[in-house]
Order: sequence, then C-alpha cells, then structure tokens
Amino acid sequence: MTASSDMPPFDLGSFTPYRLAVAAERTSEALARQYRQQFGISIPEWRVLVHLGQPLDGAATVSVRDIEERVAMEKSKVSRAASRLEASGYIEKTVDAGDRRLVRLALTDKGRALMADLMPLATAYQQRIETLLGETFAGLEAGLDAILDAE
Amino acid sequence: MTASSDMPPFDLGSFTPYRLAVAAERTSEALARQYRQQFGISIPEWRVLVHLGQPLDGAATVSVRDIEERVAMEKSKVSRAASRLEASGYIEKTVDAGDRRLVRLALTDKGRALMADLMPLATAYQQRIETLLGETFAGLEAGLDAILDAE
DNA sequence: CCAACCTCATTGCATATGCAACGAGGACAA
DNA sequence: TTGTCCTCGTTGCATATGCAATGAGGTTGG
Repeated sequence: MTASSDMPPFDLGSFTPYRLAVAAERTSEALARQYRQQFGISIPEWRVLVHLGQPLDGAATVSVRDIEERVAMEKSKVSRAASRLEASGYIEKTVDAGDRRLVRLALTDKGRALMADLMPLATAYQQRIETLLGETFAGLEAGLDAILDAE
Repeated sequence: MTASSDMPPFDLGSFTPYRLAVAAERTSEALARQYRQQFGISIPEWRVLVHLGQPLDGAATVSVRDIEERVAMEKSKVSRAASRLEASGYIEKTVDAGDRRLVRLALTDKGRALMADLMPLATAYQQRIETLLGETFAGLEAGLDAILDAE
C-alpha cells in the first residue's frame, strides 16, 4: 500500500492538453530556431509579418487590433513585436488618418524581401510535417478544427 | 498588382505549428486558470506534482533530472517549480544519500491532499475534451502520436 | 591519491510575458 | 459644446523564461 494507491491513476502522457503543448513546442521550435538564427525573428514577430503579407480583407487597413484578433496574441505582444520589426526596418507604422487611434502597419521593401526568404522555409516545413504524418495528418486536422472552432 | 501578388500564398490559419500552438494554449488555459485561482499552482508546478504522484518506476527515486526528462521541461524550470512547491509545503526536497548530487522530491501529506483535489479536475477536463471532440478524438491522438514519437 | 572530466541542481542575467493602468482619440447624447 | 463612456495602442511592473555559468559531487585512469 503505497501513497499512490489512494489516488486514481493519472498519466500526464495521456493528457490531451499536455500532449498538445509538447507537440506545439516541438513543431514550433525547429522552425523558430531557423528564423531566430538566420533572420533574428521571433515567433510573435513572424506572426505579425505573415499577417502583413496577407491582407486578406482587400482593404489595406492592418492595425494592431486586427492582428491581435486574428493571430491569437495579446495586444501588448503584438505591439512590442511591431516595435521591434519597425526598429529593424521591416515594417512601417503610421497613424490612420481617418481614426487617429489606429496604427496602420505595413511591410517595407526590406520587409517584403524578408518575407520572400521566410515563406519558402515555412511552406517547406509544412510539407515536411504532412509527409511525416502521412495518413494521420487528416485526423490531426479534424481534431484541431474541433478544438479551434469550439466557440 | 499589389505587393502580395509577388508572394506565394500562405495562410497562417492552415499552418500546423500555429494551429497546434493555439490549440495547446486554449486547452491548457482553461484548466490552468482554475489551478491558479483555486490553488495557486502554475503549469510547471502542476507537471511536477503529477509526476510525483505517479512514481511509475516502482523505485521512489524522483530527482529533478527524472522529471526534466519525462515532463518536457528545462532543468531550471523544474528546479524553480520545485522550490515554489517546497516553499508552499507541498513537497519535500532531500539530498539523495547514495548520490549526493541528486535531490529527491517527494509529496508531503499536504501535497497528497492537494493532489486529491487536483486530479478529479484534470480527469473531468480530459473527459470534456474527449466528449467535445467525439469521433475526431482518435484522429487527433494518432496525429499527436506521430509528432511526439518522431525521434 | 589526484587530476581531468563528467553529472546534477541552482542561480544570475538578459529578455519575454501577462495584466492592469494610462493617455490620446472618438462617439454620442444632453 | 461638453461630459461620459468607449476603443486603440503603449508602457510599467511583477513574474517567468532560456541559457550559460557556477559549484558541489562523482567517476575514472594513471
């Protein structure tokens, strides 16, 4: 009769939030390292850049708030990432003429050149993951959809 | 001919590392908040506790290094989590008699009592996730296995 | 015995983070 | 117009993090 006999069995390795956290860390880490070492870009910065490279909404208005919503990051995280990107010359910040509370973010030429380097790496990495997972990839996607769409 | 026309299309929302990161954050957040508010326990502390509650290896030796390996956290993160848990009276640290470099961690009675409160929450949460996912759960698991087992 | 080399855990330091508070600007009703 | 209330972005602060360095202990070969 050990101490653990009083407790219901619980295996961290089977706990979905834990598994997701480790999987996320593993998959992000590999790419993030490349970005950091080769370009000095962090994950928050990368997310901002990707969003700026894809003004999906036709309109060119890309404010900090827009990014905050779509990229699942806190205001302050976006703000600081944007400041670093501006300091590095990859983006420009301008006050919106219509609503002067808004800060519009836009890639500079240097930023576009950076993206031209970054995108192929990301695309190739995605390809590697899909190849690694093979037929289990579709199942993973369905599961992630279920989690991400949940309200 | 906009700026983005020169770039290959890339959607962050379809990028697996990003999706995993958001899914991990969402699923961890909900439980972590409960733990934090009700018990003052952080995720690193929770991971250490769970491991201590499950001396799977029969042997009772649970060192910082053991946890570091199994719980996918850095040495320093484990060390600091353990110090906080000790300060709160949930665990005890003792120098291993055989190898005095090792620090053996063990739950105190207070720690076991805490676990008795924490475990049901975790189990119930896991259940909720599986219910939410329904038939997609198996697919998610298979995908996560593929990622986590990769080397 | 001891010198070189390894392992374990902690800690110092620079950076990153979340959260709340703030200041500036805008909307709207009286 | 002015007062109240809202929104946007930044920043201060306390805490958390990763990484390298440290120190204590162990091991091995000569």
